[in-house]
Amino acid sequence: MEMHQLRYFAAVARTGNFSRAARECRVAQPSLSQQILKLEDEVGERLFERTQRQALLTPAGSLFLPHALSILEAAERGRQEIREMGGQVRGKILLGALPTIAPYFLPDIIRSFRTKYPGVELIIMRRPRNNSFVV
Amino acid sequence: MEMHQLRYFAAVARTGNFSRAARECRVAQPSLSQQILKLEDEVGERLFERTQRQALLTPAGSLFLPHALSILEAAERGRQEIREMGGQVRGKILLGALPTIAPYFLPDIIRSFRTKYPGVELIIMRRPRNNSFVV
DNA sequence: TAATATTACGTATTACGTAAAGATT
DNA sequence: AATCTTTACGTAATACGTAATATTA
Repeated sequence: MEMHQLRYFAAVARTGNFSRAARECRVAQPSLSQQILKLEDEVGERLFERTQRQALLTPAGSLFLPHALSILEAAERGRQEIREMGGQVRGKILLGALPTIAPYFLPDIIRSFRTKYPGVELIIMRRPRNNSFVV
Repeated sequence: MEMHQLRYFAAVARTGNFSRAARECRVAQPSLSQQILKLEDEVGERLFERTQRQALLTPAGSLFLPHALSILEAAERGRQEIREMGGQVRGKILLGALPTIAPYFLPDIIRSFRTKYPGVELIIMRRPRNNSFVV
């Protein structure tokens, strides 16, 4: 049971159609079909009733769907929470740097750091224990 | 974010040690390490603080852990429910078969079917609309 | 030195896409 | 004929294990 298999499964359940699901998942339709078959093989039951018109959830499929959705949701929320946490890191960092070479590599580093941790106050020092200034 | 990465992540979180986690997951330790690094790369944050003694969850890791666990649990429960459902399919099936050839291929089919669906009553007919008997 | 995690790299697995074949309306 | 799914098969991506390289107690 792999993540992408669950994505494909959910898409087929939602659209009721392998081809449409494949388009939504941006994958070739036979590839999606293979992965659905593989998932069905692993759980030991057919998940869809394939008719010409549409792919309908079997009883096993209906039973499995909420679990698949909760997995996909948990994954998304996990990602989201960590992403949001980026902005919640707070504090101060005192950073010593040699004025002669700092301009060559510090700007890029500082820019990416401040994007990732806007809550952190960066303090760059020309030399230790003296003349600090906030960037 | 792949299923096995979440398994590895949960194992490291539980054992506090990459090597022990790798043994539990029956995978080489460098392979597990790679997958953890890959997961960290995807979510954009370190999930563990690596010290010599142990691997401790970072704030991001602590935030992510419950989601990972809920994913693994949902996967297990999905599998389990489908497995249990096998015994819940009920009904009757009327099956026509030619007595001359049925003995050669029916027994295996019937045996596996009854194992999978013990709640289904199989009725085999010697010839249509007459002399049915329950196997 | 011992115990740990990471990097390097070759191998084996596997998900993919294209093409062809079935199946059904 | 048209629409949809599965099968076949070669290719590309990737997870794996072994070995080597840090890193720190």
